[in-house]
Parts: sequence; C-alpha cells; structure tokens
Amino acid sequence: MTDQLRDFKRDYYCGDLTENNIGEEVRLLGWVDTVRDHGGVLFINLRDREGIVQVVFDPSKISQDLYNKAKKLKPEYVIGVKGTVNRRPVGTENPKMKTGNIEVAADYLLILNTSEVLPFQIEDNIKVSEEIRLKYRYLDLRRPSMQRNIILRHEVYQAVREFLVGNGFIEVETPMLTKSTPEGARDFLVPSRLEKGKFYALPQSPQLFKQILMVAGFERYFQIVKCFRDEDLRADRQPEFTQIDLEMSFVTEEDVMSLSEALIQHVYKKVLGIDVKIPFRRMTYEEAINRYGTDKPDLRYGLELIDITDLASEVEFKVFNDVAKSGGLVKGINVKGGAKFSRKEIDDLTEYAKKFGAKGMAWIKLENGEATSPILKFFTQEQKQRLFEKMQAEDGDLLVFIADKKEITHRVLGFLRKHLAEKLNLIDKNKLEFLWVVDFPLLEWDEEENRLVALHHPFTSPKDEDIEKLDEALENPQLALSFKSKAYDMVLNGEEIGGGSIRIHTPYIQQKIFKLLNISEEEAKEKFGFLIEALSYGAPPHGGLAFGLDRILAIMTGSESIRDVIAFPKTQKGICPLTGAPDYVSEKQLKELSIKIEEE
RNA sequence: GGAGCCGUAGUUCAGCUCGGCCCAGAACGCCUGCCUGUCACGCAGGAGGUCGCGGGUUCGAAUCCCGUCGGCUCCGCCA
Repeated sequence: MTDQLRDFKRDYYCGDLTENNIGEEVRLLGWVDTVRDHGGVLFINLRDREGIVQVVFDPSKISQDLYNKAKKLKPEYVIGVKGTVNRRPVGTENPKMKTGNIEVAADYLLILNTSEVLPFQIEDNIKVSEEIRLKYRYLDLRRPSMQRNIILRHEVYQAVREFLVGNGFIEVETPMLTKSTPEGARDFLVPSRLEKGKFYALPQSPQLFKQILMVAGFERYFQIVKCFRDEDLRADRQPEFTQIDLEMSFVTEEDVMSLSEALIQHVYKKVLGIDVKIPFRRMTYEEAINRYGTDKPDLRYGLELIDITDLASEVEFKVFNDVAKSGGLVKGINVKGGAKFSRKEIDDLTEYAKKFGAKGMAWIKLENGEATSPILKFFTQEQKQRLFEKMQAEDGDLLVFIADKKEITHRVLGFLRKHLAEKLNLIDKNKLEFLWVVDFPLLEWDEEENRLVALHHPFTSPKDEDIEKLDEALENPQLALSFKSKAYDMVLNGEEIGGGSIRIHTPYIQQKIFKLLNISEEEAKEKFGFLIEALSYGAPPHGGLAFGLDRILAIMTGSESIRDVIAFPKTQKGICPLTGAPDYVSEKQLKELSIKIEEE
C-alpha cells in the first residue's frame, strides 16, 4: 500500500538545498534516484526537477518502523521525506554533486508510489535504442539531459516572446483546420463530418493567414506554431514541427533580416549567455552555389570549389574537354592534407560522389614532390603548372574534380565538401557561423511537372527590376528563369534555420505570377481567390520569415537529431511508439465520415 | 520509390566470416543473503533468452539462402 499525499508540502527542491539550509527541517518530494544499503545506514539519492540530494536513514537514530519502511525503497519510487539538513561528516563529502556537502537525515517517509523495474536506467550517457526511449518517453524525459533540452526549449519560447513583444509584435493564433493548397509539400488531410467528401488540410505553415493579418492591419504578427508536412522524415525533419513565424508590414528585405538576426542574438544571449555578432554576413545565392555548391553553406571550414572549366577545355582529357565545351562545368576542391588518403579511401570518395549523380571523380595526389593521378598524362607541363597554381596545390594535398552539367557538378562537390570536412575533422563544433543567403532565383524549372515552379513559394515578390519584366516573361518563360526574388534564408553551420521573403501585395502581380506558374485562372481563384481578393482591398507591402525552432534547438543543445528537442517525436515511419499512433479507427467513426478503406 | 547499417537476456553488446564444442556468453540492471558513511558502494549466491518474424537448405541453423517486419542514416521528396 502506498501513502496519501494529504497535506504534505515541499519546502525546497532537492537541487536548491545549500549549506545555508544546514540545521533546517525540510520536506522534500521526488523520485528515488539510487539506493545504497549498507546493512546498517541506508543512503538514497532523491531527485526532482532541480537536482539531487542525499537522504540518510540511520537505524541508530530513527524508529525501527521508519527504517524498515526505508528498506523497501527502490529506484523511481515516488516519495516524500521530512528531515534535517546536516553538513556531511568530514571526509564523506562528494565534490561531484552540487549538494555534495550536505545531506538530509530523514525522520519521516511517505511512499507515494512504487515503480516497476525500469527498461533502462534514468541517467545520461546511457546506451539505449531510440525505439525503447520513445516507447518509454516519460522515463527518457526524466533523464537530466532530456530535461535540460525541454526546459531550454521553454526558455527559448520565453526569450522569443520577450523580444518580439518588446518590438511591437502581436501574437495571433491561426487555424489548424484549413484549406489544402496545391503548391508545396503533401498535405495531411482531415475529413469533414458535416461536409461529406470534403477535407480540411493541416497547415504546412500559416503563410496565407499571416499575410491576411497584414491586410487586416496588425502590422507586426508572430506565432510559435506547429506546422505539418506529409513528406518523408529525416534527422532534421518531423511530420509536425514548430516554427517561429513572423510577418511585418511596410518593410524591406533588410528590415526583416535585421530584426530576425537581432531576435537570434537575443535568444542566444538570454538562453545560453552567448554573444552573437550582428549583422550576419550576406551572400548571394549565386556566390553560395559557386563557392560551396549549396545554398546553405557551412562556413566553419574552407574546402571551397575552384572553377577550372577554362583550363579543362584545353586539355586532352576527354571527360574534361567534352564537358567544358558542351556548356558544363569542371570544378575541383583542394583537399589540404588529403594526400595521405589511401587508394581505397579515394575510391570510396568516388563512390560517394556517384551517389549524388557524378559519373566519376578525377583526382591528383601530391606527395613527396610527386604527382600521382590517372589523368595527369593528358596535361602538358604548362597546363599542369596552371592547374596547380589555380588550385593553390602544395605537397600533401589531394585535388578532386567533378566534370558534369553545372547543377550536378555543384551538387556533387557540395556534398563531397561536407563529407571531406567530416572525414578530416575540420569542423569546429564550438563555432557559430551565421549567414544570410539572398537574391534567390524566383523560379525554377520542374522537369517532372514540365512547368515553372516557385523556388520559395508563389507569394514571394520578384525583385523590383524583374517586376517590370513580368509581361515579357509571360511571352518568353525562359526569361523568367533569370528573375531574382526578395527571398532570404538564414543559415547556421550549414543548416537552413529560417527563411522568408517580401511578399507580393498587389492582386495584379500575384495573378501574373500564378500565370507564370501555369496555374489556371480558375484554379487560382478556387485555391487562392481569398488571398487575391484580400490583396485588392488595400494590402500593405509586407514580408516576414519563419524559423525552424526544432533545428535551432538541436544546434543550441548539440543534439544529433531534432527528436532530442521534441518531447514526443515520431519515428522515421511517422509512428509514435508511445501511443501507437497512427492506428485503425472504428467502423462507426469511418461511417460518420463516409470513408471506406480499400483493401490492397 | 531507392541505398546502406542494425535487430541475440530488462538494457547495451559478444558469438555469425568458416553450421556441430552454444538447449547461447559478458557487462549493467533485477532477486536473495551479508555488510553502519556510501555515492558506479562492496562481497557471496541466483533468476532471466520465441537469437525480430516466416519459410528454405542441412543429419544438424543465432550462424547459410529467400522473404517479411521494425529502428536508424541517406538519396528522391520536403514551396
């Protein structure tokens, strides 16, 4: 039988007790962390949210009943203890514990609940599969490191609110049951009971609502909000995730960026005490792709891409030559110190490159004053000289090259660069390299759908100079591919942690963009009619941004995956091992919704 | 849709290459006893396993083959 709590109240959290409490009688509540039974004196570590303190049951000083009761204690029993805070006897202090100089001599014990034997121990640095951790998430979350992550998350919410409210932002909730939109990610659908055959969609983001709030005249909106995308999962992608969403009226790109970086600076200072320097570096999309092969470069290390297409067009090596002359791109990376790689390691790099679409990878090893390579025989002495100069090659380096269509060369080298940095341990984990990537293309060509699609989203404003060319582009879609948008991404250590844009705020430009995207007038009206209509009633110029809160937290806490900063995440198959969701529902429920399950 | 790694006591793993000495072993946890200052307490003893699941090969399968399920990482996908 367990005891009732009745009027037993806690005086302190375990971790808050200090030497200043010595002599005080205190009541504590918490979980039995560990038990050390010496046959005589019995020690337990009592744990609550704020920490751990040692509690002593000394049979020579307490009643037989109390001692016998204490003997029953096991890990994770929930107890209340009354006792006196004492200084520990000289020589028995534990410098590893925050409360290691004191202990509580118990004279009263409540056993409020017992615990089954645990599937894993409640401590950090345990090796347990994530599956088990997620199934018993309530135990996993008792571990100090997980408690820290979730509490840090809470502190970030507060810091965000503090900063944004202080800057005139108004927090508004937007609907979770909303309308499916054709562009973008796959929607999660919710069947409507009252409107048979119709479906709500869970929002991929509050994009349209926040724009409408600008039309409604709120000027500055924010929300910490769940978003839903029914796409495949990754370490940094969950089907439901949290955005810090904001939108402002009468602003330029620069206004949104400077406010956003100030927000990040505030959060880092407030939560981690870290000074982040602003303004962040700005880099155009074009520069990012050319130098790093990606639109979210990790600037914590070098390994930049070097263009040797000109030289490649002259050499006899057919692979280089053909690519260079047919409008492709030949680029290389100088892997400093890479000459120590074995032939096997270089072959592995080639295999890695092939995974991302490369047909092969050329390489030159510079070791002991000699150059080893399968391709150098195609180079004249003078060409070699120029190549080494361009690559800034020295003894001990490994030069790797990819020759392919522009997109593939960049893509492959972008992945290779990251892979090499990890392999060579070039990444300083303590560094924070923020940057803004700006001047994104407005549109890109979708091979599958055979039409132009928005790179960001279809409400993103083109640059002013391109707005003037919209009519021309409707005649000649090729021209549209050169358009730049007023979009910007915040990148931290090679991860996109936020992105946004200045939006289109007039109905006629929005309609032209839909036309460019080959969205018919009927479809545009059906899907986005309310937006176009809203824009026609005095919509102010506006723009905003959304941060991926989970990703920011993963970086702040040094977590490998965003699952470690989400209280109840899902597995890669979108399953919640704790609750067993998703699951079948009753025939009755389906019938009410007029839904029939088709057997495979 | 595709690729890779993994799946063996409650947990983390070893055993698998080359089938039999394995009706499977270690550590931690658990149980019992002893132990009056420990804090990774100690000491002695003990319990605990559908080797993910199904099928096949074989005299014999944790081990080889096929299929399947699950977890993780990645590609595609994710405005």
